[in-house]
Amino acid sequence: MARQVNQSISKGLAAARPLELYQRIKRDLEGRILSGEWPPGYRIPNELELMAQYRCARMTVNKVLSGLAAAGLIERRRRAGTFVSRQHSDSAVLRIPNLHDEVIGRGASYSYKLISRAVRSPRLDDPGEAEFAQGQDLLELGSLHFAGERPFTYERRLISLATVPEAAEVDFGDVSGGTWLMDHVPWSEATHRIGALNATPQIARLLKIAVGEAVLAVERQTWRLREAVTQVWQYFPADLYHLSARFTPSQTSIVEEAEVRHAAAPAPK
Amino acid sequence: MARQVNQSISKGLAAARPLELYQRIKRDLEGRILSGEWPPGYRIPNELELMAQYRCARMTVNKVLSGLAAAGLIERRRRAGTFVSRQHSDSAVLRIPNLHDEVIGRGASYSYKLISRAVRSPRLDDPGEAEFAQGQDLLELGSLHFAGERPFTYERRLISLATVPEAAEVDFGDVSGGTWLMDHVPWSEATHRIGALNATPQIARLLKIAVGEAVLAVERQTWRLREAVTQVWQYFPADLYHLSARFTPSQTSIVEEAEVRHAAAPAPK
DNA sequence: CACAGCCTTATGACTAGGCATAATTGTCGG
DNA sequence: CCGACAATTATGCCTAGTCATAAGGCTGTG
Repeated sequence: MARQVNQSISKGLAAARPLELYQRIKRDLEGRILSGEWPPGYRIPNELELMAQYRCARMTVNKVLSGLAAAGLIERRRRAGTFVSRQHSDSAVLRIPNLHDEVIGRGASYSYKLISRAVRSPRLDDPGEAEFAQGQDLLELGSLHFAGERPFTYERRLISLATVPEAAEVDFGDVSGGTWLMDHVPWSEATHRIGALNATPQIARLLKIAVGEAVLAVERQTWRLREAVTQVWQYFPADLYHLSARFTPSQTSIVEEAEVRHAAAPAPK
Repeated sequence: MARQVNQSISKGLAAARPLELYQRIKRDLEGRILSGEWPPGYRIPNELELMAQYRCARMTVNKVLSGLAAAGLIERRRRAGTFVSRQHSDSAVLRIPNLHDEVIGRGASYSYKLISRAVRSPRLDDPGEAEFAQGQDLLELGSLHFAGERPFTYERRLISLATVPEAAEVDFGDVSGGTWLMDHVPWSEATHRIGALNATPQIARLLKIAVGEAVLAVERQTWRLREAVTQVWQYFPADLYHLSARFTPSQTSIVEEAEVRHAAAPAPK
């Protein structure tokens, strides 16, 4: 029966780090998933292989994997194996609404129209944009999303070609930036800013509403590890859209969903 | 890259699996913490005691506790024991913005004014309200929150006296409903709905803005375990307020914060 | 009496191995 | 030839028990 060799090893190597073994393993696996090395749907090594790889006991690996599964990053099925979740970009952390699915789910027909597409250098007068671009070029997209005949989102998006150079090869005429990114780039962090504004003439024209109508504005930025991936501004007519979010402490069911309203905006009571 | 793809994952969230043992234990412990049975700072039974209580192995308990510690609900210290975290009501789960702190944090002076306070029975013509009240009376509050001289929120709130009967004794002239509830009722679940609307005459008058100005509307409902606690509608002038949220998969830093804007609303670029 | 350092021991982290489960494969009957 | 059912076995889940760690007490010295 082998003695516990590993503890003394880890102590010698990582004396400065009080991090527990299973936390280091967890970090490592998270990194592989979020970096894209293990893409969504990938079957990760089983407990026995990981055990050998990290020179630890099976139960330690199991603890890590159970934790990641509870977090929604992976899914485990007996006999089948452990797979990187496809939805870790939505269910695990925050469900970034996929406009296509939202509209279809409400029974309306969805269509998408690309308005503009340009590769350009970041504006020097915009420090936020400069930091986002990291000295590389940006891809800027403007698009409209329709539910039935009505436009329900105008979207302006920046994609960092420093982080996602392959986006430069995509034409985005048929697939929206959000959909393409969700399928190709796992993200690890996101910030949202949600506000309201009165429709400017430009927005009113694009959304086919009156100037001054209330518009819900969502600004979102996502990162993969520490690299900025995309930044997007979305504008919704107030009577067509609202965001909803549900939070529970188990942290497994944090979900944000977007709904397309069919009735008029509910008046305050 | 030779990627092994699993097809059945994309079918959506797991459909009510039989729930493993350690997940049941985890739920149970969460319940005790969130219900207030184990208040913040409480030292929970050690692994040996829990092992006996749940008739399982030590490692199973350890897995649960490690998970809860990673989620931030508890804190573990060798030799000292395991304690319920003091901050689980804000940082661990979701920080429900406390308007008072938000305003003060921005350097503006905060004031609060109660407009109306009434105990009443639920409206029979509102099924949502009936379900919320559970046959008991409701406490309805209307209030304004000011940043400096300007009103920046009009808030209408319902409190379920079935769940929080002691709220009937509070007069809410000095302390807002949200503040009082945060200090007295731990919550375990919350839903948000966020939208935009043009100011109605009533809202415009209260917020001292023009009729038709864009307003950010937040509807929030919270539960303690399965019992509804409160339901609130908040209306913010669009130029004064937006919500922001930051998400990461490590699950430790899920935070939502509200900011008071000082500049005008950023125009779309 | 106060403080520092050693010692005890409660406590959490880990190892080792067996059990239960369900996806796959094989087999039989229509 | 195809579908339903059973056997197989890879895989995740759980139990049992050992080891390292650090909080708090104890002892000895200034």
